[in-house]
Amino acid sequence: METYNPQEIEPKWQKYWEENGFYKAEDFSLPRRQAGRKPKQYLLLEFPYPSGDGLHVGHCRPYCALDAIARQKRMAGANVLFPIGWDAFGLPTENYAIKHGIHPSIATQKNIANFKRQLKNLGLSFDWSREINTTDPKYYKWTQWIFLKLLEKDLAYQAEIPINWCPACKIGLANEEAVGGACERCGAVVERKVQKQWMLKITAYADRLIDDLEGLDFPERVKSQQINWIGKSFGTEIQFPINNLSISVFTTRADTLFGVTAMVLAPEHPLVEKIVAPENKESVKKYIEDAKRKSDFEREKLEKEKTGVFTGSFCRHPLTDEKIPIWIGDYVISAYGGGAVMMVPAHDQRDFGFSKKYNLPLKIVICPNYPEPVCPILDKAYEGEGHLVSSGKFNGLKSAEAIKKITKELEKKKLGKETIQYKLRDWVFSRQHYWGEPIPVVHCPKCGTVPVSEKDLPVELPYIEKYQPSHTGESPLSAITDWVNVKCPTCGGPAKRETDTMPNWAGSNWYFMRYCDSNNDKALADPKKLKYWLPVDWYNGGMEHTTLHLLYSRFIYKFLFDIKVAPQKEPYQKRTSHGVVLAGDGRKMSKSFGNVVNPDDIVQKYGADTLRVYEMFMGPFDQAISWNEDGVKGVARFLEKAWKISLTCAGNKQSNEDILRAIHKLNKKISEELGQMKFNTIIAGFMEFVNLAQEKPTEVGSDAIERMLILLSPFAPHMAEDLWSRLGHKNSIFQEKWPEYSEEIIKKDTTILVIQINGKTRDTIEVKTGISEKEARELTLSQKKVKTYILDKEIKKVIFVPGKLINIVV
RNA sequence: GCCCAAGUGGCGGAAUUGGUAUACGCGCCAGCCUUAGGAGCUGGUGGAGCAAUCCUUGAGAGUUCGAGUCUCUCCUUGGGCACCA
Repeated sequence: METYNPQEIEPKWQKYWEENGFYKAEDFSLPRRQAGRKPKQYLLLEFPYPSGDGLHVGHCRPYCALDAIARQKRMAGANVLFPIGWDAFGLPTENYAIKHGIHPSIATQKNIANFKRQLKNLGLSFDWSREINTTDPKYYKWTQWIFLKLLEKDLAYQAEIPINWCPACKIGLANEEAVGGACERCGAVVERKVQKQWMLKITAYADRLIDDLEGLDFPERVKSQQINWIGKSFGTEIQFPINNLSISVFTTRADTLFGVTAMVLAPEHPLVEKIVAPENKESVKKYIEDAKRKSDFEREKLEKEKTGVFTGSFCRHPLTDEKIPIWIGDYVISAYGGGAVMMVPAHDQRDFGFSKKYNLPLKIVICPNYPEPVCPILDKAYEGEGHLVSSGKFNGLKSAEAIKKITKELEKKKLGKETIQYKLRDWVFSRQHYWGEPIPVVHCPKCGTVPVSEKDLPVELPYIEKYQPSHTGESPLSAITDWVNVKCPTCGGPAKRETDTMPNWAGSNWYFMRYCDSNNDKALADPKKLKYWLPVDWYNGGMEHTTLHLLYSRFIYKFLFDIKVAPQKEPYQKRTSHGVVLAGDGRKMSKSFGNVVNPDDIVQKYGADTLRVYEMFMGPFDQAISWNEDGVKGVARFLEKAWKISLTCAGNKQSNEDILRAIHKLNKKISEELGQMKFNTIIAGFMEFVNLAQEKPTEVGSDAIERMLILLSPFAPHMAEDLWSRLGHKNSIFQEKWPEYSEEIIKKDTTILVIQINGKTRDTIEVKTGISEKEARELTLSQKKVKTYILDKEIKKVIFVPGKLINIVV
């Protein structure tokens, strides 16, 4: 018997599949209503970032999983689109290029070639004819086009906002490069530097991004994380007058309005300058300067100790006209709720701490045990709801009702209104780096900011030698004068190009649309093709993208829907998430820990099929799990056994009843569980079948073996294909139809009946399937073992679950 | 603090959704084979006990004829958000 030699058979079949174009998705399948038209199925995985490190076995898990699903769906008759491409702009490549002295464009090519080789070694069934690359000008032309459309609809704008600035390296850092408030390169403390940035108005879509989640097949945790991130809260906006001005605050607890003892403004609040009393100017100035110097990190660290400074000024309570002191505190976020807070120390823990520190008064207005007039002595704020006290004509009302009535009263006085606040911020969409899509805009001294005209797209990223970040905070592109200096598209006068580039999320916003028509040079994609393929039926990706890429691309898709480019309002019908593969030591796989497992090594040692099956078997797909090479060996043993048993039994005629039943049960299991991504139990099912077949090989016929191979082919495609041909088949196993199972065969004419006494299992008996309760009862009571348990006790009740168990209560 | 998951053998994990807890794999033990094995094969393997039997799904209560699964309280771990007013 030929031994199982994956190193020999795998390249052979990979070549065969590719040459025969088995994975090509057909646009439109057949015309509508024509017989044989296949249903479309768009399966998508997050396209990889081709880093210099190459793929590790963690990347492979979702690839193997979706590949198995793609293969199965094709066999079940679907027209499957399973594409792949490269998300190649961005910092990691830029840093890699700087470190190794290789131009980013060269590094990208090199890395892509390496990734491609690695992926092809796994025998994944991607449609390579649709491959895309976000750094290809033919691709990013349309990324820039989308930007122009956003600009046209006022959803892109410029604003002065703080960025992370490393004073030592003199460069702006992305948030992920400044984790913990320290520069990733040199460790210096990161400062905030205000700079003009391009922003996208994602907040305009906040409600739709929440509401349209309904009806999508996303995991609950994904939905709730997005909803949380958007952070919608209903409340009241209240004006506190000060002379002819007013301070606007947002609160969700208007019922505590009579408990306000102070007003606290964020240090950046625009009114600060106007209202500080002369005698407090010095102390306020010092406080604000200190606050500015504090990094976000320090601000977080000081979470417990809130600080502030009195401005010396007072505003008026909107309903009582009382004088209310105005403070400044850096715990107030300037970007949320108007950058001002009404302080209610009795009913908010933060305010409680603040007023205790500065000896401010405290006024109880919510009583949890009304009508008991006595409220407990406070050692902390009471944040719950209750009945109002000391609140004038609102006394005795419950919180919820009081919020309504107080808001109404404020509305009457034009000092407040119902409002909604979001935590979601607009999206900072520019980077001062080289390796990204140029923002297609020109700055003209006469005409202002002018968009590049569509016919001049793409604005190509110039090939430059010095792509290191500049020390001025500007993009390195700003030094390329012959690229920067252009004629204004409007007036023809001298103007300058925008030198900022887009973040690496830009290309991934819409890449799944490009797969529908990846070579189109007239449009982002042919609308008919978009309509045929979209939405994506199934999108698998990492949880870490839930509030980034997944949210961003939903926003962009909705925008494209609004301008009639995208055919629906949501891009992804179903979302699943894979768990991370950790290294054997339980830590994240990382070059710096030296614990990365390279799939090349596993493929070389055990074969791609072993790697694929192990990836599926190692544990529940959506959970994090550690790599364990002993487990890989176990899978290798299993495939070896499956190989042997297939060749041993291939010449046998018909399987006996037990074997036939077992293979149909396995067939059923896979058909049911594949869609639920229960890969680990599916592989366990194969192992059980092979173990059973090994016990009685003479009873296993070629019918069962062939069925097993077809079932196995999505998971171990090379081995299944090879054995299929060894069994004498001239066609590819992937041209076979996905087999139907028969409930008739699965059903047995006897079943095991569990006997319980008082709910405890005491015995099992084999009985005819469909036995009546009366028969079962008689049979049970005649069992010797049962008799010893019952003895002379009285039988109170008998519970009979047909086909399962009988329970005798004594 | 808030939100979301999850706690089952020595380990990764199964359990048809309320019906034989520990499938499958790893590891371990014994035996066989081998010059040898970090190879292969066979058998065993939750705990206690000589045994019959008893105990066992983070802890405790509850519902039920019957609970890993449902309800409540608590504990622990992981993930996300976090001074969001």
